[in-house]
Amino acid sequence: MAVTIKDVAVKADVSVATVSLVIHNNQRISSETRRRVQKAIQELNYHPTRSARGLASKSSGNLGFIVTDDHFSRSEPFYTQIFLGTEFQARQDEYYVLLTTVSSEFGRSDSLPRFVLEKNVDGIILAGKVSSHLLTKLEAYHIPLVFIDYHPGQGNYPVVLIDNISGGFQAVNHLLNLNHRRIAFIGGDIDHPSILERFQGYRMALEKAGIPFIPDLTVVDEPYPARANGYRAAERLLQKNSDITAIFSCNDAMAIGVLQYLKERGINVPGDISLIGFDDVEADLSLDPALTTMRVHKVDLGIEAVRLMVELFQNKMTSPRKILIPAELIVRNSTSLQFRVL
Amino acid sequence: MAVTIKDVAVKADVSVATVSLVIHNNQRISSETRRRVQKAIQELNYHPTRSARGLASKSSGNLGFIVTDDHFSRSEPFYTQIFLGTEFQARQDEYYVLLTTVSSEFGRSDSLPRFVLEKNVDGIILAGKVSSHLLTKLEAYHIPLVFIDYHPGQGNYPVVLIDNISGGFQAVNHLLNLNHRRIAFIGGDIDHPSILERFQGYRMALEKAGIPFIPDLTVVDEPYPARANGYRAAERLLQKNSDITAIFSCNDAMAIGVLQYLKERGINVPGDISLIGFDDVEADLSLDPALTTMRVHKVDLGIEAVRLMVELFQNKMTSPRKILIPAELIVRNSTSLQFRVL
DNA sequence: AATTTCAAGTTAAACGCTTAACCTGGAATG
DNA sequence: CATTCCAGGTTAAGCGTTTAACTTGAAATT
Repeated sequence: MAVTIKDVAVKADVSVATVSLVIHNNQRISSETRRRVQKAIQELNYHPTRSARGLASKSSGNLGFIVTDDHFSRSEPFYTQIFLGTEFQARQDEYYVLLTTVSSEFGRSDSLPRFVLEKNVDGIILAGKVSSHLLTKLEAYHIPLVFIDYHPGQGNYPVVLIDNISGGFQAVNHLLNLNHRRIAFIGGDIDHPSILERFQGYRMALEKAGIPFIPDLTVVDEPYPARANGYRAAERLLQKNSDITAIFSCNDAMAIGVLQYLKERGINVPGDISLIGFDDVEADLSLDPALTTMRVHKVDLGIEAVRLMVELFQNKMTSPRKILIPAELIVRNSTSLQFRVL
Repeated sequence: MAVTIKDVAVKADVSVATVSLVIHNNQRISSETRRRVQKAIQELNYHPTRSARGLASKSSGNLGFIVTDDHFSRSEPFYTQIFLGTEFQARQDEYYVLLTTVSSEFGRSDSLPRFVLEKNVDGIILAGKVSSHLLTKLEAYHIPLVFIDYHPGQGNYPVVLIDNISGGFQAVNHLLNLNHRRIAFIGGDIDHPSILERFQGYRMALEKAGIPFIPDLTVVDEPYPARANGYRAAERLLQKNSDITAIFSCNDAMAIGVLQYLKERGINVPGDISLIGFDDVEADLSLDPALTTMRVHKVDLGIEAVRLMVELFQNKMTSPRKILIPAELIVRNSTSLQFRVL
C-alpha cells in the first residue's frame, strides 16, 4: 500500500542501502546517483516510517517532558508555556515531545513513565523539582537528562534556569529608582531555590543602595507562593509596619493576593504602596491596576532545554551546561514614584 | 543490553510467540503457561519496545493533535486546556499525543505534519477550524479523524462540540431571573458557528420570556472576539442605547474589553449594568468585579475526543458520533438583581 | 605490469515484535 | 478402533529501516 524504501530503490534502480545512504547524506554516493534517488523519492512522495527507523537505529525521534502533577496543577500556565517552547524547538530539530506528569511523591516502588520503559524517548526534559527517587530510577536507564528551573544537587546535568537573582535585583532597583526606601519582600517558603534567589536579588539591591536590610520587612515563611498566601502575608506584613511604600512579591500569584488585601484595606496601589511581582502571568493584565512585574520568558526555557538536549545527542556539549534566562522588567501601573516624606 | 521478548521466552521456556500472545491476552495460552510467562516478565522487568511493536503491528501508539497557529496564539489557554484533556485521556488509553500547529492558510501545496508522513500517529484530533485543503490531504491518508469545536460541512466525522446554544440560553436566563429586560448581545463575527449558536441561545431565551428581539441591542460584526473589539463594541452599543441593564458577551475576552469601557465611563458593574461572559478563562478571577460567565469544560472536550477516537479504533462506534459538552453557569460578581424602573 | 588504493556501491544481517499458518498429542466422537 | 477435533502451543515470515562488511572496477603507485 504505502510506499517504502524498496519502491524508491526499484524506481531509482539502486539498492535500498543506497537510498538510505542518500537520505542520510552519506558522502559515499555520487552526486549523479544521489540526484536519481532524490528524484524517485520526490516522485513517489516517500517518507521513511518512523517505527522502522526507530527499530533499526534505536532512536525514537521523541523527547520526554516530565513535570510533577502538583507543579502542573498549581501553576499550569507556567509549565504549559515551557512545554510549548520545547514543542516549538523540537519541531525545528525534528523531534516530538511526549508530555507526562508524575506524582511529586514518586517513590522507590513507583514505575517510570511508560515512554521510558518502552524506549520511546531519546532524552528527557524535567521541568521543576522532581522526586529524587525518580531521578535515581531514571539514571539507571542512562537516558540523557536536561533540567529546567531546577537542578538536583548531585550529578552534572545540563540545566536551563531563570536568572532569579538578577531578576530580583532589577525589580528592587526599579523601586529604588522610583524613590522607594522602605521596600518589603514577600515570598513563599524560602527553601525553594527560586524564591531564595529572588530574595538574594532583593538583598543585593538594597545593599548596593546602602539601605539596611530589615528582617521585619520580609515575610518568607508562607507554605507556597499562591494567592491566598499572598493575601495573608500582606496582612501580617502591614500589621507590623505602617510605613512601607513598596512591596516586591516573589511571584505574581502572591502579588495578586497582596493587591486584593491592599484594596480591601482601602490602600491605593500605586498611590500609597507600589507593588511589583515576578513571572508575568496572563492575569496581570486584567488586574486593576495592571501589575508591574519581572517577565520570565517561559517559552525560552523550553527552547533552550531542547537545544541543550540536541547538543547532548551530538556530543558537542562545548557551550556551557548551565543556561541562565534573564527576566525582563515590565512596567505597568502598580508602581510609581514615591513622594512621601518618611 | 536491554531485555527483549526473547529473554523472556528463554526464561519462561516458551517461544517468543507465546510471550507475545500472553502479553496480548490471547486465550490460546493455558493459565499455567501464562503464569510462568508473566513471572518471567516481572522478574526481568520486561516492556515491549514501542518501535518494534509499531513496525510489526503497523500502529504507532500515538495520536496527533492539530490546531492552527493563529487559533493557538489567539486563544492559547483555551486550546492548551483541550490538549491537556486529550493528553490525560490518552494516558488512560495508553497513547501519547503529538502536538503540532499548522498554518491557518494551509494550502494545496503545503506538506502535512511530519507525523502523518512518517506514519507516526494512529489517528488525528483536530481542534478548531482548519483549512479545507488540509482536510482534503488528510483524507487521502485514510487516518481516523476526530474534530473538536468545529465540524467540516461534508464528511461524517465524530465530533465534540460545546453546547453553545444551551449555554447562551442559560446565560440570558440568568439575567432574566435577575429581572433584567433590556439585555444586549455582543459578539464577534456572527459567521463563526460558535458565536452564532450563542447568539441563537440568546434569542431563544428572550423569545421564551416573551421579550421582543431588538437588533439595536446587538453588535455582531466585530472581526474576531478579542478584548479590543469588546471595548469598541461596548462603545458602539452604548452610544445608541442608554437604557441597557445587562450585556451578554459572546466570550470572556470581549467581556473584559466591555468591562474596561464601562469602568472608564464610570458605569458601575453590576450596579448599573450586569455583564456575563462565556468560556471562563483564568483572567476572570482577577477582574474587578470578578466576571460571571458560562464555564466551558475545555479539558472535557479533549477527553471526549480521545474516547471517540478509541471507539473508532475498536470499530464500536455505537454511541453518538456527536458529543455536546454542556456549559456551566458560574455566578461571580458582575451580575446582580436589577431594580430600575424602565 | 603487478600491486595498492579508493570511490561508489551492494549484500545481508539485524533491530524486536506480531501473527498467519502449521503442528501435535490427547480427548471426544462415531 | 479409526477418525475428527481441538487446546495449546511453535515456526517462520514479515514489518521497513540501518549499517557493518564486502565487492568491484578503475585510477594511482611502484
